[in-house]
Amino acid sequence: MLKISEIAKKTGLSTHTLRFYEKQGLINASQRSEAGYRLYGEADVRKAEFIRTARNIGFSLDDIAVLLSIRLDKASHTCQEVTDIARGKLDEVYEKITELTAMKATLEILLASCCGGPEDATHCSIMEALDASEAKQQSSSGNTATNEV
Amino acid sequence: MLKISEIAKKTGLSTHTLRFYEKQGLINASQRSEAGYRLYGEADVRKAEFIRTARNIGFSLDDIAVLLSIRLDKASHTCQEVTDIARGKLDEVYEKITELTAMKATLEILLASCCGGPEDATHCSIMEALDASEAKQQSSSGNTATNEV
DNA sequence: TAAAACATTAGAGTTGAGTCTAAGGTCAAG
DNA sequence: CTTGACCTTAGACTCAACTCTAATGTTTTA
Repeated sequence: MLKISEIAKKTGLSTHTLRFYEKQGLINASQRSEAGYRLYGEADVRKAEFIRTARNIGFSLDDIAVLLSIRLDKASHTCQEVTDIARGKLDEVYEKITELTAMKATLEILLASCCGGPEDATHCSIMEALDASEAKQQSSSGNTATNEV
Repeated sequence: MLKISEIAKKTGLSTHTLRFYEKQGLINASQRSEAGYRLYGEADVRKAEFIRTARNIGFSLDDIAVLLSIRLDKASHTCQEVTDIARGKLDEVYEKITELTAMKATLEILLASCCGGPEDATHCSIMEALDASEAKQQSSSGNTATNEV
């Protein structure tokens, strides 16, 4: 059985994070020592690694909680439940990429329009663009990021 | 002179947000009524619109504070100061897009590998991939998002 | 046996950008 | 002269995922 710092080293999750995940109901030490120390077995290590893998892919802790409950009893869950989670995440990712791509385009246009030199900013085209009002919708959740300059 | 709800309507910023921006030192009403009501003039409106435009592009409030200080006295600031801010933001955006693109690729591979049907998840290839450990680095700040499945 | 290195807990703090609340003051309309 | 729509403030709350602290107990090592 591993102590918390041992499983931490093995899985790359910090001891803080492991205790935090326990509070969130994701993972428990399967035993405690007489003194109350958490003791983790092989199955716990695999579970922690599952969590880390899912987290690294980008799943939220809420998603991971659902994935773990499926993992616990695969026979009574379907592939569709699993793909629903993945597809939900993928949709989020698409949306964020769209937003960021709009920001990127805007910033590149702004940067291309300005000399960027030691000249004073009196006629800086970036400042002018920002002052031109006409601010397009963007950021704050789920709109088609159409932001021109 | 406009009351706060009037400039709010005009600029698309909420009254809460305007007061919050005031606390952050971004914008002040240029006058107060006898009763202490904020009163905004034309210059305030233009400043609020500048802020909204910059925010919509994706600049942080800290960036905006700097941009506003440049705007206040363009003659004693350079184009380079302005492009430094834009380039900094653009770098952030690039980094986030890279991360998200890695997530996207991983999720697409996972989704392609799984039937997604009503079959039970006993042999679900997504669950298998998550259980395969081998978790690649990703997310948490600034690493080359190489995440395979 | 004493110090260093671990472990425990509850709970507070961090980040960024708001969002909301409570408790009150002001103003225009009917 | 009251109702409702506005305005004020300080300060708490939200989200996500940690991260850290303090105060204390345990184990290991020199």
